[in-house]
Amino acid sequence: MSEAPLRILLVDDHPVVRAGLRAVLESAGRLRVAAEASTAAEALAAVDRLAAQGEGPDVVVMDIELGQGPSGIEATERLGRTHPRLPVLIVSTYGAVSDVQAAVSAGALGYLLKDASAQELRDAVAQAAAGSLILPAHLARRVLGGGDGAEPTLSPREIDILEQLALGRTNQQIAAGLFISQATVKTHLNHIFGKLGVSNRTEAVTVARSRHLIRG
Amino acid sequence: MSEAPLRILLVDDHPVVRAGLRAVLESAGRLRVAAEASTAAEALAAVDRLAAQGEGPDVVVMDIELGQGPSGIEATERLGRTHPRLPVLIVSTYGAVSDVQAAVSAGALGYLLKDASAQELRDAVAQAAAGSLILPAHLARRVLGGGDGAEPTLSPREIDILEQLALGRTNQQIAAGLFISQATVKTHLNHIFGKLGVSNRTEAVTVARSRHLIRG
DNA sequence: ACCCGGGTCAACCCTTCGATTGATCCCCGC
DNA sequence: GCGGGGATCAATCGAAGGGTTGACCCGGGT
Repeated sequence: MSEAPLRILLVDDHPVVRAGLRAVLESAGRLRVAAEASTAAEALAAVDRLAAQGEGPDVVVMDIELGQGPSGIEATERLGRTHPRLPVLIVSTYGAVSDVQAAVSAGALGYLLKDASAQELRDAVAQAAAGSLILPAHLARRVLGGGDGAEPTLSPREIDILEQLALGRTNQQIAAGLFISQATVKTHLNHIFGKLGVSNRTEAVTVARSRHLIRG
Repeated sequence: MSEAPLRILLVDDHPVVRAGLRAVLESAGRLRVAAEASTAAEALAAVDRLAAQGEGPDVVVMDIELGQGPSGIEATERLGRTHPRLPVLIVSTYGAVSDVQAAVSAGALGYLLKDASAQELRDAVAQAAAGSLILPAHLARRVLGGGDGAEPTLSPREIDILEQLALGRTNQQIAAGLFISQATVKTHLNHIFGKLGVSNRTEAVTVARSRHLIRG
């Protein structure tokens, strides 16, 4: 391996998190944070600026959430158009399957949770720099649906029901709100219970929320 | 001038964020992170441990979100019971009015957003150590301005019930789990519904979660 | 042509929930 | 020592939830 440290562009809207990422990444010496950005626009500008100096970053470490503006996913997509070979590592608080899929299809070379250890983070950056796709085992299993990982697939209609459920609506209210009968609501509910492996509406909401099937 | 540095207990479930907070807080010299914790239980234990060594923390900096276990709000409440005068500073990604109110009624001495600058963060800790309530102006205006104010206070027992509720337990199961009768569970439930302004258990869980009264 | 899955609906029956009222006990603060 | 709030329990009753079975329509794929 080369001795020159890898140049990293850090993108996160929280100064505190940037400081943390910088501390963790630089603590081993092989990595160097060449620049920081707090928005998607800043990130794009920083990459161009560094590249113009002949010091284009080797890896971009990007928070999936960038506050008000474009998300990390969007930023990744745009980066991919101008710098197709620049590896982007997405870091996120949540491991929702949909988020991981969105990240990967936006061109990210990896997806890490913020509760990853310092070592995992550094390794992931090194791997991304080498062009490998990085997905922690637990995420990979869920995303790829391997074996008994068996992520249940809820139909769009079932999601509708679930969202109403989370608001504490009764079957009657849900039926009225969606212009269907209570009988239909009950049927959907039973399907949902079966898919989520629960036995009542309250638990269904909790499970659905924990899997980010509904917002909240 | 060279007083002993303030001892800080850092509570956050993300190693990266802890590293960031530590870096920011210690960068000015007057503050020292005496211990870190990643869960509510660890936080309580850490405070007791430090106190037993005669080095009880001067300020606790606590993330409002602590992953799967009890939230920072809950941890703050519990800390308040055993260490009433220990200042707790809540840090959060979001500035929802309900979150701020929940934090303050849980006994927190301050509420900061994670996008605060390093200087703001350090100042806030110093102020909290001095016993002052810390609320950034923009948050303070929103909280004090628009208010129904009246945050309901749930009793510890009611929180117990609520947590069982969130797991989808039936009244019977809750009763068995807490060694009380269903009648008592129902009574608590009715009190909870009244305080939260809801009319069923599912909605109660949703509202409780949104106010960080329970984990999630 | 056939089947299958999603969405719709109905009838039946049993369980659970939620509201209400009223009661006892204990602890804490005034 | 009195009041109040928290925690405990009981009995009752109507409303809602949940399990089961069976049915129809539609669109897409074999």
